[in-house]
Formats: sequence, C-alpha cells, structure tokens
Amino acid sequence: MISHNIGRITEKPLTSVIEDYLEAIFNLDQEKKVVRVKDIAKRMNVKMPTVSSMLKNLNSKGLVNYEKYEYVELTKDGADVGKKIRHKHKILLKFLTEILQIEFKVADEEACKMEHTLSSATLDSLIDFMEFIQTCPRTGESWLHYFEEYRRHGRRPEKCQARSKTFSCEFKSQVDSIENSSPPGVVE
Amino acid sequence: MISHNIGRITEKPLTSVIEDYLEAIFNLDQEKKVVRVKDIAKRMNVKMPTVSSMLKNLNSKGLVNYEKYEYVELTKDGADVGKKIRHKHKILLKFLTEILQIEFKVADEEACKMEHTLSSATLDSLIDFMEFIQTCPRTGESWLHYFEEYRRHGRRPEKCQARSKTFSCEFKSQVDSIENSSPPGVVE
DNA sequence: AACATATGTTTTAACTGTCTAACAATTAGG
DNA sequence: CCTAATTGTTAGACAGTTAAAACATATGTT
Repeated sequence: MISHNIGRITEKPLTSVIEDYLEAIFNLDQEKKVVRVKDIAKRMNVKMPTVSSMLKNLNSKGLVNYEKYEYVELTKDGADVGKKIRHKHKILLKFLTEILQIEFKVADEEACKMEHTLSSATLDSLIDFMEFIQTCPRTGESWLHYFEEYRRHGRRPEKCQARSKTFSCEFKSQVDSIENSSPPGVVE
Repeated sequence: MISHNIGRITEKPLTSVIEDYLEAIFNLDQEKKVVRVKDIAKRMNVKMPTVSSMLKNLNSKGLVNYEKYEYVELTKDGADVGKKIRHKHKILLKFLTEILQIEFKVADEEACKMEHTLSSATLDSLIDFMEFIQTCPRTGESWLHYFEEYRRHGRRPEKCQARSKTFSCEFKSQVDSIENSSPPGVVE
C-alpha cells in the first residue's frame, strides 16, 4: 500500500544502528573540519563499504547530504538525532561512572548500548534523580563517597550505620552552607 | 553425543533476541506445565514459523532440547541464561519503578530492552546501589519520597533546599535512634 | 605529467530474524 | 474411527547490516 503522505506520517523509528552512525558523525563533525568515510569506518569499527552503503541509506532518509567522494554532512534532522543520542550517552555515562562508580571504559561501552533503549521519559527521570542526589542535602558528594566505601568493603550495611555520627556532622555543615545560598549544579 | 565443552571454547556471545527467547521460555516453564511453540509465539509477539526456526537454532546451540511436535524444554545452559536475563530484568524493573518512579508498564518495556545491554558487573553495582539507598540512614524510604515530590513539582532544586529543615529533623531522629545503640564519638 | 598511495565504490554474498503461503501432524468431537 | 479444528513445519522471500574482492577516483611526490 503506497502512502501519499511522504512526510511525518510515514515516519518509521530509526534503527539503533542508524542512531549510532548519526551520533558518530555528529561527534566527528565537532572534532574535525570535515568528516570522511574512512573516519566513520574507524569510529564505528566497520569497513568502508559498510559506511558507503549506510550513507546511501542515510541519504535516502534525508539524514545526511552526501555525494560520492565528497565530505559527509548531516542535515538538520540528522544532526538532531545525533545530538539527542549523544546527550543520552553522556547522561548514562555520568550515571554509570559517577553514581554506580563503574570504570570509564566499561561504562562508555555500556552507555553506547543503552543509549538506544533508554526512552526520553526515562532519561528525564534519570536526570532528575542525579540532580536530586547532587542537590539534596541528605546526599551529595559525601554520600556518594560512602557508597564507594560500601562497594569496596562489600555489602555491609552495618558498617554504613556505624558511621551515622559522621553523616550527622557533615550533614549539618552542608545544610548550613546551603541555607546561606549557593545554587546547585545541573546535569549537562 | 555433543559435548558442552566444545561450545565453551568456540563460545560466541548470544544475541539479545536469543536471550529474549530463553527468558520467555524460562518464564513460561514456571507458569505452565508444558511449553509449546504457540505459547512462545504469543509471548514473543511473533508468528509460529519464527519460533520453529529459532528452536532449531537454540537446539543447535545446546540451549533447548526440542524435537518436532514435542514440548519445549530448556537445557541446563539454556535455563541458566534464561534465569540470568530474568534476574536482570527484575532488578532493572525495580530500579525503574521504585527509584526512578516510572510507571510499571513503561518500565517493564524498557527493562525488557535494557536487560540485554546490562553487563553483570554493572548489574552488581546497581544492586549494591539500591541496597545502599535502602540501608543507609541518610536515605531510605523517606528520601525516595522526597525525590518523588521533587519529580512531581518539576525540576526545582530550590524547593528541595527550602525543605532542608525538614530533612534535618527527620535525619536527626533517625540518627538519634541509631545513636542510642552505639557509643558516642567525636568527629571532625 | 606519471606514478604510487590513500581513499572510496560496486558487486556479490553471508547471516539473522522475520514473514506469508502451503503443507503436515496432532487432537478433539461427533 | 473419521473428520474438522488446532497446532506446527517447510519453503521461499525480504529487510538490515556486514564484509571481501575487484574496481574507480583522488591525492601527493618526484
């Protein structure tokens, strides 16, 4: 059945592979003067013919402007997608490294996979959550530090409770300083 | 007789689709007396021929014992994978619903996608993190309750800070009850 | 300009996961 | 026990993503 409405209505969701390419191109675009097939292949761990055929695909979807042997340029649509995915990637990476305290390299790989499965609604929740941890006087930096200890010394909630006094002092001084103004940091 | 160990060395990572089938079969196995092609098709939102060919695939990988027209049974290996994925699913679901406070149905769908990209190491971190929130005297139930408010009233850290006094009170009483069972100490 | 090297494309083919259509086995009811 | 409905399989097709091999273009060097 051939549709007459070529625009919005026909719109199918992009595959995660396509999203990956757009993110890669978006990043390369900011790193280099021009983006070439070779660069994309390297970044995506893929051979050049694969990039060639993907660019044809992206062209047909109006996500890049690409002519044989020329440089690769994202369209507005393509750049929007690339930027959105990169944003998700960064938030996830931050959560994995700063909150869950996972080693950067592992976290980066994981974020790369999760960025496609994370809905925008969940992303918003996650951002709120991280902001809340940072800004809530009950948690913040030192709380995360204790989580780090908790992780290191392996699953011992008793130890955490034994430190209540320390929490108390730190907490009071934190509240004091907050009550004398100082706006919170915001994620991304 | 085909050896398990031949697989070990050649061992390629399973696709996420295969993981999904194993999880589905594992769950069905606990819900019903016997698992049939039709059940799997329904659970996976897929047609029966797709299940047939997948079962052939799973058979060849030693993940199910299946003979035409018979019931489907997981091997030890298959059940292990199914169980592992279901576990990841449950943890993620818990995180999404209880921590990020996402609506069940959405969270369940999201968990379904993320369960394949979550490494075991990250899963462990996530479990630790959730445990820490529950057991640390600084956070726990009430802290999550405040996060809920924070979310509801939309991105307003100022509001959170305005409640510092409340936190302080709650926190103190929590500390007091803990202090009554532990010797006093001096802290920096 | 002529050649060599780097870069890019086309063609062909593989693999995974899905479907529809047609056929086959199993089971349930009269 | 025979037929009808249900369940399952096979065959063939297709969309996506990838790569190897062969070919084409661009770039740089002498």
